[in-house]
Amino acid sequence: MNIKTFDLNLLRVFDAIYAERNVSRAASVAGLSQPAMSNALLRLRKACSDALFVRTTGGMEPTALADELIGPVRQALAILQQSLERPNGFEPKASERTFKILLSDAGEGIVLPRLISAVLREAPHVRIEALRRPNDQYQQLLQSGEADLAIGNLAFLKSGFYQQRLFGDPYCCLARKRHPFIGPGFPLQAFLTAQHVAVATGNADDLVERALSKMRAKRDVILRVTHYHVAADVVERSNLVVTVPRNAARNARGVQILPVPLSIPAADVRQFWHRRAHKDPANQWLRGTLAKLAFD
DNA sequence: CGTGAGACAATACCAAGGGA
DNA sequence: TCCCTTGGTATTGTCTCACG
Repeated sequence: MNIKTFDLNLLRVFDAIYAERNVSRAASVAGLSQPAMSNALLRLRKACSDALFVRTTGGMEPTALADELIGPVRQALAILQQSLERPNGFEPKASERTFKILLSDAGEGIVLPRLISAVLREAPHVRIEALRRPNDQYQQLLQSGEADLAIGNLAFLKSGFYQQRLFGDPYCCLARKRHPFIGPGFPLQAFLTAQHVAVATGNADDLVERALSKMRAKRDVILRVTHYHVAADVVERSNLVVTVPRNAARNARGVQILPVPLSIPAADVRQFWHRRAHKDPANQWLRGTLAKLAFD
């Protein structure tokens, strides 16, 4: 038998005849005329190279091959039926789904603690997996369904994506507590004199560079790292300065949290999802749960 | 035991729909 | 437009069973 050319409707025909032991009744069950059913049986017989059912005084009795096939056929039909009749709703209490969320390290720190406590309350069997990937992979991961959501200040996600603002996150500067020339005032001159750490995955440094170029000013970046918490550690042990979202500095110890002496807008932290997930009830539930969280 | 009626599967033929 | 597939109606073939 060639599965590529096999008419899967014939599985329903097979199941109906097996159950009814009668072609006419099977036809009525399957919503066909008796001759159409008989013709379908003929095609099944050709496909299987077996009579499948033989006429006896007790009705159409299955052959050994038919007895062998009925189990797998019914299993396959049941799986199909279950899949097609999948309820439209998402049941948080019963779901064992794993949600994959793209987050920055700053995002993990602020979002995950709040999200997981809400999830544990409403959906005790749901799992959350935080994914850390380069920005240029976000689009593909959301598109393919490998990630359910992305959270952050992700202006590069545009066509094909929906978004919803979760909270605003103003930027701040970090410098170590016993810094030789940086204290509570932190004027622009001190910012320009200091040596800086830049964080590749965030937007803070782009905004800083743009603000500086408008003023025709420059700063000295001597280190580039990939994560905010690494930058905070570096700052604590050196005289370097870093610009980070306020929430990324929440757990920083041994550093001064200073206002940025430049005019840069606060980070707009949003959740992004691909249009393929827009109507997925599970994804809708997750988005709704995130939207209800208080981030202030 | 032969015969006719009824039930049921199979076949003949036609129409509709979809793909090349 | 043609060809193929599928399902419809009409019909035939086969089997069983009751009855004389």
